[in-house]
Amino acid sequence: MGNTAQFVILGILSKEPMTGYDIRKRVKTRMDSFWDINYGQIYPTLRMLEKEGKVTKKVEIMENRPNRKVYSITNKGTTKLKEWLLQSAEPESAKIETLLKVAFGEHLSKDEIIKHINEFKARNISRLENESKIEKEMKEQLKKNEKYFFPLLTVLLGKNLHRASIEWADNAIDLISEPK
Amino acid sequence: MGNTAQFVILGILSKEPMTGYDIRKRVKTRMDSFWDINYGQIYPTLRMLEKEGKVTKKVEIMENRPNRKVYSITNKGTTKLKEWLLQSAEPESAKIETLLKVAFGEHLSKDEIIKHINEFKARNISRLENESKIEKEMKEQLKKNEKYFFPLLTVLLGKNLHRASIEWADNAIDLISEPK
DNA sequence: AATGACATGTAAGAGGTTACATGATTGT
DNA sequence: ACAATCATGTAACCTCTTACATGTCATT
Repeated sequence: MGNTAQFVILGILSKEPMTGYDIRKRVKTRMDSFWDINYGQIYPTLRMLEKEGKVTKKVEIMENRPNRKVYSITNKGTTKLKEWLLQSAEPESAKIETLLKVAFGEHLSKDEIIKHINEFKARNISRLENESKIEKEMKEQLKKNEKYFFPLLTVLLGKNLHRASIEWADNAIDLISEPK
Repeated sequence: MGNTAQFVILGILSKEPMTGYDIRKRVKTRMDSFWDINYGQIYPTLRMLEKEGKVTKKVEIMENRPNRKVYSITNKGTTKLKEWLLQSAEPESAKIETLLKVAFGEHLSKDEIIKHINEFKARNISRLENESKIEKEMKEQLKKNEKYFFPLLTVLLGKNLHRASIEWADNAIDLISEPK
């Protein structure tokens, strides 16, 4: 089933009403390691969802900037969201360009390959640090409010994956550097 | 820089001449955990690469089935491939629908969430098994031929990632099952 | 008798990215 | 003084997937 973007939006709105701008931020801070969505998808999808009666909007008049449009999920939207949540998930997919460059590494020097792997490692370290920060915040809030339980679970997989990537990077650099 | 598909194809052809059908198989068996490409991209891209002089084709006449078109990389193609290999890789991206469903887990029962996680785990186990098999084969061949070194490295990251996912799944199921 | 491997390809559509346009307010 | 944040949106483009079309041969 296609058009997953709409369900991401409905899922986020099911927690609290938000603007398109806020939805993007929420995905970036909480789902960065397993999903992406950008304004070019968000704004048209919100309009579509409104037309279909799955969300409603309230306009807050702003001066000197675009009016805020705060979207809320409707009962119909919640029903559709639940239907989707019950279906089996699509298999995971990833794009790791670094591995393409490593796979064709015979055309590069050792140093060039190691440079790619180090850049890969740096991205993973920065994502891991970020998620550790978010994990801490969520654990703090979890004491007061149960609703952080599931988002916290997803952060844990992100951390696992980034840790595994960093370990691989160190290992790979060792193997490449080894005199043979 | 877009159109990565062309560089995947050039990279694969830089090892040995192949048909479009073979290229797809090669990606599926060796790059499944970090890249995907399908016929709808492969055949048109091969034609484009030929027009641009980056690959050449030899037609083997077949009876009762489509002629085999075996593509080889040219010097120009190799030059373009190397140019691309020297550029920094794009950041990694992933789509993990299971985590979306977990993130919105408050709309599901414990059992429904655990079902999603178990399906996720099963996929990861099957991929891990597959990669372990390929790893063994490659290690065997590596004794005779160095060219397996880089492909082997990429399989190792795949294994790390799948192992990390399986560990997360077990852990997550424990956390969800826990009486609280 | 049915499935899977071999082998090509196209057309339509869905999904996703990028660049552009606008511009005040807040923080460093 | 500069960058980031807030806040919307569109149009063009590129990428990618899916369904269709064709048919043999080998294996189970």
